[in-house]
Amino acid sequence: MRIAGKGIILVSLNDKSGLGDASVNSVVAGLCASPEGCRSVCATCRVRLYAVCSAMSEDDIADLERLAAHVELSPRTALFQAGDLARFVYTVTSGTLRLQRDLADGRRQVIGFAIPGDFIGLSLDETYQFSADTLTAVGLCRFDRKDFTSLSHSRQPLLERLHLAATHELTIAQDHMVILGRRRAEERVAAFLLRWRDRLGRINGRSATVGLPMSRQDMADHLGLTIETVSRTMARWMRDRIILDVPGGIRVLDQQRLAAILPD
Amino acid sequence: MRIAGKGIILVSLNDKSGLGDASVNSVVAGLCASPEGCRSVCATCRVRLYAVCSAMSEDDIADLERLAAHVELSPRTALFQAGDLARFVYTVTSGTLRLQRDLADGRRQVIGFAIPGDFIGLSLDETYQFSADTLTAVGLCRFDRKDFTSLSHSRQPLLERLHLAATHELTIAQDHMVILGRRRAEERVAAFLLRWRDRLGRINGRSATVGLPMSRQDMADHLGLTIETVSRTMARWMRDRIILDVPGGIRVLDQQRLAAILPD
DNA sequence: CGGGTTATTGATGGTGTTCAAGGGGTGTGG
DNA sequence: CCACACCCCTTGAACACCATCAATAACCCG
Repeated sequence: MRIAGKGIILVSLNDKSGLGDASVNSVVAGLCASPEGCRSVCATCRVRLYAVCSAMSEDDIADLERLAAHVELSPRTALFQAGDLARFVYTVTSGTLRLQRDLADGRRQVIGFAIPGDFIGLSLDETYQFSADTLTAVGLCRFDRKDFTSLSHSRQPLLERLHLAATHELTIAQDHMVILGRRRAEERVAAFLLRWRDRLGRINGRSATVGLPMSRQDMADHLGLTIETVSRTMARWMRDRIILDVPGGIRVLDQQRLAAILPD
Repeated sequence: MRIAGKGIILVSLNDKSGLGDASVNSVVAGLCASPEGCRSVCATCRVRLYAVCSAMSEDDIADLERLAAHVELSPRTALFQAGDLARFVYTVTSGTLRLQRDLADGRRQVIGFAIPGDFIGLSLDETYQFSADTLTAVGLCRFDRKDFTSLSHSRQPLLERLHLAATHELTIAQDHMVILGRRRAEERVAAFLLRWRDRLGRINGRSATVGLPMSRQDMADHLGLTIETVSRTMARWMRDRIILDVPGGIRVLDQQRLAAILPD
């Protein structure tokens, strides 16, 4: 156990595999000790303007807040697994999660990564269609799925915002199909770095330094490659001074040449 | 020009490439000669119960019908291209379309195929994010996008149904990411045949005979393979009596062995 | 430090691509 | 009605990209 800033207690699960032993219960901690999560306060929420919550008026936000519980998770923790009964939906307030599907023989496909402002649980199925695990410490705003659905049916702007989020995700998914289906290894990695950088830039502001909280294996499983190919590709770019290795990520030295790798 | 059943006139565009010269205007024909499309009649619509229109009550359907125009397209016709201003959204009433994205150097990724009951244009962007071309003769119910959006904002069940369609598409897209990212050639083709069969079965009723209106090239571009790999894979299955070649498609002889190719 | 995980780097090999040639169906025009 | 052209599909052979296997290095946290 270690103490992180602001007196928030993070409980390490010691799940180093990141794959295997993720069936343990999610760790819930924070200012409130209760595993139920503590009351959310939308007024001070940093992602409120990016998230689906932005659809709610000042008057209505209280109704949303009443349904919300704030949850803090340690790094390398399972939020839920594919097939679990989908009790909750979430808005990410801080940190990064990995969303993935697994095949029976161990192969896995990382569907995407969720960052602050993202909504998790758009699918209307009774069970989750993918697994979600934290990569870093993560803060989430949690809602009971049925309550949230009911609210979205009585507050149309929220439903519209959810629909916007869903179609946006759909476009991103189709982009990724092109990457997986028709791009070569080098192009895949370049496309990933540039898009990831853009996504982070929309939250933190644009920067040449790109944090990569996911492992090389996660990147490989996202891009349909092996860890060796990802590693070799990035090593080559480092030798060529296109990117620079920095702790916890990379720095883009030559945006031009990186972008030039991508036809179109 | 040739005559198809029920006196509907189909105009052949003679666009044999299926790729190149698709910038011609969409051919609009049918019982009404007007290129504007003729008035739609929901009462006799065969896909009404499957399509997003099913969200409309008997009373409200008239409002939807007022916005709708029915359009008939010849095979191998461009409905719209990626980047075009998204003036319309569509419900497919008959036939099959191919949805695809193209890279600058000619590589393409077939995002999916649209069949009766499918909604085209879920994205809320001002421009289309992919191209849509007919494979067969196609019937569509066409709506002005802005009018349709307005209506969905005043008829909540329609919006809910659209959202349902979007999240369903999203799940399918994620399924396809697994295929493209982590499955071998043989698995990809098997998964495609089995899923395509299921989709058709939901409309026509289950059958061992599976129509394949798309070319081998289309299948390859959907599965991230080459035409040769698709051809060789299916040829092997034909030798092994797993499938049988029938005009315009295949017949599944051994569902067991085909399904066994897929772990999970 | 020291154990274990993750990343890098090299050598080898396989799956699927690329290149090339031939077959089969269909529509067209003589 | 047949010949021809034109796709589309099939099949074969050689190759290339990336995966696999293997060993070492760097890292992280205890």
